[in-house]
Amino acid sequence: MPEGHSLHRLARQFDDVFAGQAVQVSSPQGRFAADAERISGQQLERAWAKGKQLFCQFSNDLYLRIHLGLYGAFDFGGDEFFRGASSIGAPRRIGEREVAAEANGEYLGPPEPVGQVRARIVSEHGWADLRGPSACEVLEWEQVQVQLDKLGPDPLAGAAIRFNQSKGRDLDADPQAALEAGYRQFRHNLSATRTPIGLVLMNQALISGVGNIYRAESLYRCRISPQLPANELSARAAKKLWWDIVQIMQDGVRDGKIITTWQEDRNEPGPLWPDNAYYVYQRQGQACRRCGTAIRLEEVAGRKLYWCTRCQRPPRKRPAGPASGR
DNA sequence: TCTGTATGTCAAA
DNA sequence: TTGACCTACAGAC
Repeated sequence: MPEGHSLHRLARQFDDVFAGQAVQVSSPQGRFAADAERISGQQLERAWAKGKQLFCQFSNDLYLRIHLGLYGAFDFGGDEFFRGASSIGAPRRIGEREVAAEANGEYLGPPEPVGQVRARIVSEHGWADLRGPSACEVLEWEQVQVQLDKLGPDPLAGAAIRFNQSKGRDLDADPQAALEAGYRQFRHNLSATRTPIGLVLMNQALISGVGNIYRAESLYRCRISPQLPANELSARAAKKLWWDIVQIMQDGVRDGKIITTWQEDRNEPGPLWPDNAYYVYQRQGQACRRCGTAIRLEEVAGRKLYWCTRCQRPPRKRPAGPASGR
């Protein structure tokens, strides 16, 4: 179950292994068959992500839009050329988890589809299988724009652009400028609503790519109560929050997993991930790494919200009533 | 073999 | 606010 970092990795992987190649697109399961025909045989021009969505442009000016939802995942395989092209470490799977490619063996083309393969993309050198997406469809550019416009600023905008520039593609944007613009938009979105910040971070129209883990962890790291109305965040807190999210999500793109703890707080036995990766996510009842208070869990709007009631105490209410006035 | 759970989102009530 | 949906896997029987 991917948050934005997985989709940006996926976009990189697609750009690495398929961009500039003619691809055969099919739907072994059948549910994507009609759309697959519209792009099959075309060249995949480029791939990019915004928030939790992946877009691929094809040479006939049609676009593939994919949202992995809760369960979606890609499997990859291919020959040496294909694996060597990957800049993210030749994963077999991107989605909820990634598995290193098996070392040797001659590439004999894609395997018989196993299970419910919604979409299969095959190039000369390799293949990708998609299972369980909540969205997989072919769109015209105008429809792509509608989808993009629904999404708030993406804390990974800069990372994606930086990557593309490193490949020498002529994307015009300056990554730092994209992130600065994203920050201004985020701050503006916060100031426009009294909705608790914990809910705002899950609203893809206000900030895109953040999911349940990054929500919980970023609020903890910034010591912000999830219940605090968004428009009551100080300018300083909003700034800190945005740039912290940028930081931990860029780390996620680099590492392929979410690790939000600072070195000095990794105090549990066991491996860094997952045992020492989080401050609050799935740590309900356990002691806060910093203050020892039991981590709290509550279901809010159908999602599990984790936080430390001590480290993330809401700010002291200003004294109310006429007597307290200026 | 069965059940519960998961990093998500939408539509219906 | 609830249920539906898409799929795979861990853990309980």
